[in-house]
Amino acid sequence: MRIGELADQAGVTAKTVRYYESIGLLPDPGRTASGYREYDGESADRLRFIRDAQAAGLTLKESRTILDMKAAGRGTCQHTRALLEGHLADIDAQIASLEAARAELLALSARADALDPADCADPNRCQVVSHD
Amino acid sequence: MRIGELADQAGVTAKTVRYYESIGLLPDPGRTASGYREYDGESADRLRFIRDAQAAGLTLKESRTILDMKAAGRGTCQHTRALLEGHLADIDAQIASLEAARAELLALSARADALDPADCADPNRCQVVSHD
DNA sequence: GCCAAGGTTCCAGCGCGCTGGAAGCCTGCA
DNA sequence: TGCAGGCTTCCAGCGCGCTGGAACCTTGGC
Repeated sequence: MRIGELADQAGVTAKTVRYYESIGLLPDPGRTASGYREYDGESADRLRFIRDAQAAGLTLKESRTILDMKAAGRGTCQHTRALLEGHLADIDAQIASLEAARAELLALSARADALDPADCADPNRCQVVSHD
Repeated sequence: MRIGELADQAGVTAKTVRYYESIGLLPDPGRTASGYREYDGESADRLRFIRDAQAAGLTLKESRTILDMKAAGRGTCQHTRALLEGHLADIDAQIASLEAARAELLALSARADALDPADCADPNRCQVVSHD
């Protein structure tokens, strides 16, 4: 598949794919005779993993480290284990933060519900919000 | 309390606090006669909220919008509600991503466990990882 | 053959969230 | 009184993750 299709599948732009390649996050794909990049399903998997990892708060560099490890097929050594465990801990902490933030937003939302909807009639009320 | 103490409490640097003030995220605090910033508990709460929100993936700008709304004490209007709900949806999506990433990391970790620890003897094995 | 759509390289710039450093003032303690 | 350590302002720069644009080439359908 070509770059656009790959990008669409992963929900990124072709620019982003080229950028990932430029920083070594995606391997050089094969090229067609005319110079177009040619991708396979593995690239798509890799790209998907990167997006997941990114959503989890890992940097691209960290994703790369993990992917390299995965590719090597072995990573029992102390520091690679520590890396994984560190990320797991980070992720757990992040989930906790997210849940705290979620609760705060919910509370805010509940408070909004409790107020008199008639307040909305006054246009000045809304101007407090998001006018930057 | 002075800026350093506030910063310590929230786990940020004094630089960051001044930066937040500079972008309007924290209000101008009072000053001592000599020009030092003087903070109260409310500032600490606000700062804590910002860190939580940030951990939840909100930008500083978004945090500010929410804080402004909170300060106004009312925000029943359509678009402010939508904002909150949008963020809740974002947060839920993020939690889902985090959990997916968590599972991937766990799987990787389990795979590492299953391998022969003797492999660690070979220093070349580890060089695959994190040498950028 | 023509032309839009989509590919190529290269280079610059941007938004976010800080961070560092210079130069100088204030506080508190030995 | 001296001095470390914390405060002040201001300005520049940085790392991350793209993004835009110029200039050009390839593909595929009419």
